Amino acid sequence: MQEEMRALVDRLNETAYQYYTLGEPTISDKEWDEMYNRLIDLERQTGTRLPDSPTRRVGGEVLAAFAPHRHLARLWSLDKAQSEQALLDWAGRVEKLLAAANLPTCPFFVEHKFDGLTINLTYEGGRLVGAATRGDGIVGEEILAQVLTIKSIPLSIPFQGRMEVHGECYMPLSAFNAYNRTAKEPLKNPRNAAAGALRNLDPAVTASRRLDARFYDVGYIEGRSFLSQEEMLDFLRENRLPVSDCEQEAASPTEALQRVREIEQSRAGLDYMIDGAVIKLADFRARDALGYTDKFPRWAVAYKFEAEEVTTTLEKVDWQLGRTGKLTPLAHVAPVELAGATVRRATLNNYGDILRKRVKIGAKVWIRRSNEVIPEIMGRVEEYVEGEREIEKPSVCPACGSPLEERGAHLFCPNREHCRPQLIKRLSHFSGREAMDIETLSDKTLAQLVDAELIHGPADLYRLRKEDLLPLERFGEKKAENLLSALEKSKEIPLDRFVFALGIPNVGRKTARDLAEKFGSLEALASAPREALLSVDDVGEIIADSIAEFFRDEKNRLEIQALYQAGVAPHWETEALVHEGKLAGKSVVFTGTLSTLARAQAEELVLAQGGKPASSVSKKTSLVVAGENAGSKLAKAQALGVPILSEEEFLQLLDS
DNA sequence: GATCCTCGAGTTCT
DNA sequence: CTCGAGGATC
Repeated sequence: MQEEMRALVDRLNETAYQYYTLGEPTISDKEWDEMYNRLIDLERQTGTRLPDSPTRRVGGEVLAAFAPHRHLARLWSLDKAQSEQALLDWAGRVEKLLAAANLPTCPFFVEHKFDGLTINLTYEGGRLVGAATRGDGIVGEEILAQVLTIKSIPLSIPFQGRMEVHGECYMPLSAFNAYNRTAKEPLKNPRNAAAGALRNLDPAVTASRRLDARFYDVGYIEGRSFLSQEEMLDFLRENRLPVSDCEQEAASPTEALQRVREIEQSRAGLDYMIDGAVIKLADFRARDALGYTDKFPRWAVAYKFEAEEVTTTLEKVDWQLGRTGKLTPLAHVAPVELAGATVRRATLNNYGDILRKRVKIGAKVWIRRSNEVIPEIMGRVEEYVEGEREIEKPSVCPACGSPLEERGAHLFCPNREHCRPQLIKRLSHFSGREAMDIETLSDKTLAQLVDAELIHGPADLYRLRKEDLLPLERFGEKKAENLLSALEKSKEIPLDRFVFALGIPNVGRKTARDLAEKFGSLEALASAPREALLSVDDVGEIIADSIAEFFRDEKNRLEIQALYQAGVAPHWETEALVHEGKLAGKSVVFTGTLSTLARAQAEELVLAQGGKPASSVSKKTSLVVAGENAGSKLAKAQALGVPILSEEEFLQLLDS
């Protein structure tokens, strides 16, 4: 029985290493469960448990307190460089010190500075026997039970001596987002989430946060030494410890700076938060020569990026209308610098979100720019601020006064016809680039036209005459002519764009295209029987009903009629679908900013080669093309092992 | 019935 | 880009 247990433990640990550290699943979940359950059985029967059994990873009893842990080697903190110049100054000092010690210049190592918590693992006789927080660098707190829940940390390793390794523990952003999607009490940010998880006395709570860790240093080791950072990292890898795969060598200070800039660029595409980069000397003899001040090593420095997350005060909340009549709360905050921009506003999504995050006017709130672009309120700071007040839920439309309707977590203004902001948004959708593509017609101009009572619906646009426009503010001869010719140009319109422009609920670009392909004319679509609608890809009962209802509505029929009378002429030539080509049967996702192609052009190219442009990444995605500043889709592609091409490589592929 | 995939809708700042 | 939700698939 002991033998079987040993074999099961080894097999399970090996599988976990393949999966969590190398990212290569080797067996099915079912097989894993069977082996795991068998192991639990055996442990119960024998009343014993091997020291490296994976069953130890499940948080057992709740602890009463954390025991102090004295580190074998001190955990140093790093000196900071606040600017690029400060970084170069540091490198200059290092080179001088090396020269003074008669040592040659030595390359640097540049790596991510994880925004998490430092942890220290102790191995003895090849077993994980301790794990501790950093504490003051000399004494920390013992958190082995919590650390055991981190699946990428090996319970046993080949090296048999006594050793301590240092690394950073963090909550992956994917885990953070998944947790907050369902949690009653959302976590404010990944760092606090990881800190709270590790310092929770109940390991089951820690387990639920799905933490991960990366290791970068051997603090103490018996009977072994290293000559370089690379050698040490190789040693860590051989011992199955997860190592960040971002370390890069840089031959000179300017090259190191270049690496740092690249890391800052790549920040949005990572599944974890980093707050900077660490630059250290690669050679250990050089490190020894430089030594330590009383606080920091002289041979390493941390370059801090600008904060990605800040707190500010919530000043007031406005409710904004979308084209469907949906009301969304928009928070006005005291202006703060965040990731290179001054943020004054941030979305709060919906009323349910306000309640869930417990934000109030006057309270301090956490803000981040989720994709480096759109500011989002994550949650509030716990401390109560004098004079906080509730955010009121409106009962009537702030623009037109109509009583609001509640559907799920969302509020709607039912006044489709005469609610000003709603009408403007609807017209804006109608004339937008993906729809009728009426050039030069901005939202501002639309607002002017609506306010002058020149238009009450899309068809009115085509009745505009020059003499209507000229009296308007900031409308000259030229501008009026441009608008009228843009309107004229838009009358010849592919059917799919026209269908999209109508704004049928639940019908977007892709569905509009599929509908055009299937029915070929608006008349056919408008009178389509239910079964015909249902036979279209990705159209189920809800969307079919939504389409049927749209065309049943008298107002919509009149509007369409008016558009036809005004000369709008949708047409459709069935595009011969390409079934061959270099991308036949492949789905391709674009992310980030492409430098030579517009997104639409790139998608055309994919279609022309028999491929399918798609919007989100999954296991079924054949190819991801990543441009500048690619974000989470790139990270997801990496996680799923989907092939990734640069724009250049993509073009080469099509060329070949 | 659960899970995965994909689409639609709404989002800020310069 | 993110989120929620509809549709497809097992």
